[in-house]
Amino acid sequence: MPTNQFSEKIYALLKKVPKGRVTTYKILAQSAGTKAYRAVGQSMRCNPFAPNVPCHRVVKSDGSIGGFMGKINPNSKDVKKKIKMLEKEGIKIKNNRIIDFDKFLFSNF
DNA sequence: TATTTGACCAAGA
DNA sequence: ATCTTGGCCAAAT
Repeated sequence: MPTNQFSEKIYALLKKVPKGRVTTYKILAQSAGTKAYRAVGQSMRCNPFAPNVPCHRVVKSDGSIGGFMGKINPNSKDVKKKIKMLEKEGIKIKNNRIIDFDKFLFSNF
């Protein structure tokens, strides 16, 4: 488990993201007052998983999906699962990219 | 204590 | 559009 202060902050913010919206590692870090985008991912890796923190709503800044459960390539079963979860919330994904990314992006922290 | 790594990012080529 | 490069900061080694 990563350091608590940092992770807890990230988790707290992430919990505010409504269903059907997504946010990015960058935004989470900035909202937490740091630039440690990468460290955000590390906190997710050790993830307290569902229902507490919806990690599947965290994607990369360019609208691509990113990783899930330590996997990075889109063909991984885990990442596909992440995609499916997002689609279930109403977000459309094509070729590992979110359609209308800016439309679904949640950044009002 | 020092280096390396990573669910990242932005800018270049 | 894809690939490389340098940078970022916390955690792991």
